[in-house]
Amino acid sequence: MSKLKAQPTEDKILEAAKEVFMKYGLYGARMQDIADTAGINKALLHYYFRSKEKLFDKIFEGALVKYFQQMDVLSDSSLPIKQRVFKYIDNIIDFYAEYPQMSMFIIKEISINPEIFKEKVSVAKNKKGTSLINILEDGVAKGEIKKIDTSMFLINLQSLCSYPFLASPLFKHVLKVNHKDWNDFNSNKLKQSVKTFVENTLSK
Amino acid sequence: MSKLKAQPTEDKILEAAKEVFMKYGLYGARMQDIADTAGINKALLHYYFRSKEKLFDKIFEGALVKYFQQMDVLSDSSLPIKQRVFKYIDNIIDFYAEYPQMSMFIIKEISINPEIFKEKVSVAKNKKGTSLINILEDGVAKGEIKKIDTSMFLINLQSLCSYPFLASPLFKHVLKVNHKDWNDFNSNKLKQSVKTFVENTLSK
DNA sequence: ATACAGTTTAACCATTTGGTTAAACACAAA
DNA sequence: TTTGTGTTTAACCAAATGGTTAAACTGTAT
Repeated sequence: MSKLKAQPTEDKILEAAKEVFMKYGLYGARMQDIADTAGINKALLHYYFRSKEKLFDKIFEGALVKYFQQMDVLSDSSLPIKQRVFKYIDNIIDFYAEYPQMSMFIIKEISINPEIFKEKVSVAKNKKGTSLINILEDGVAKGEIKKIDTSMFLINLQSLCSYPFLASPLFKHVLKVNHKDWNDFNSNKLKQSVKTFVENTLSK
Repeated sequence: MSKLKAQPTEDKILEAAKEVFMKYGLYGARMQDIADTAGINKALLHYYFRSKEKLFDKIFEGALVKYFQQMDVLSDSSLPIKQRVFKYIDNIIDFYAEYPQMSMFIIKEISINPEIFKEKVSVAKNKKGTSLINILEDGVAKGEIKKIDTSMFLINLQSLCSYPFLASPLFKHVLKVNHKDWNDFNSNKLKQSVKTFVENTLSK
């Protein structure tokens, strides 16, 4: 039986900061809003993390790490290429289902301040150094998959997996207004359709 | 020969406001930043548009209108379904190439304040009332295209067309770091790959 | 020239915001 | 009980921010 401990202040802050920063970005977020969300005094934010920027850095770094972690599954060289891509799709869609705002948060902040990406990426990037592009070009060279534009394939794949989650506030309205209930949307259906795309694109 | 007139203040403001609001959102944007970008005195912002909110509304409404305008091409009932979708793809990708941040801007603001969507959508939505979903279900019913999940198809299509532009700050780095030059990216290649997807998905 | 309306500006104001501080609190060791 | 250390709080501060104002400027009609 696990001891039921109250959540440490530091964790409450990180959780709240993640929520608020993801929603409003670095400039738009308000320290008081973070404090309120965490249910603590504002001064505690500065007690645990010196400044707004420092706190933001913690959140952003964590987001980048989690983001790049999703690619680790690609390194499993025991599987054929297509299977690895399928696994990657399952992985990344589950990830986005849990953190739907992550992708937009990272993109927004990078577009506002491109420098921080270079700073943080060395910390965050997956250590194994196996990128989807590498894997695919390997597969093409070995004749395991169709000859494709690997960059465009990566863009298409990322698009299909990311956008449905980050645009869900929009789809929710557009689809509800028009027809079906957006709540019907489930990750498995998305996984299936993305895999069909991959199948069509990679198979010889 | 057209008279070369200096750009009216009001237009300079709208242009600058669009740029700043798109980048930082309603809360993150600073009036002084907008004034500086427009190269005018801050008080002029309030002279032409009463408040920050009012100015933001103008920008957001304009964005929504342009966004929904892209769908008008779908109404051209003289063409077969697939051709209309192809035209729509050309349309919307050209649109995103010109306004890469539009999609994210709308999504972000809607997710922060879902109410404004309902308020504005009636003004902005395309008058002809022809949605992609309608067209597709029509096509399925007539047997003109394969029997598909129309909602999922719409999501996939939007994903393929939108995400490459809104994630370009990320791709720029990831792809450059890894391999090819992101500057090689051009809309025509994207259009082609999206059309291939549509072909594979819709053709019987 | 003069009067007038629309436009632009610098100086200003009230509120909000990130950040600080000193005192209060909690709690374990002596 | 006392001492000491880490945590939390209310009150506060300086700077930034959205917004106002009254005066100055610009051009045009009289």
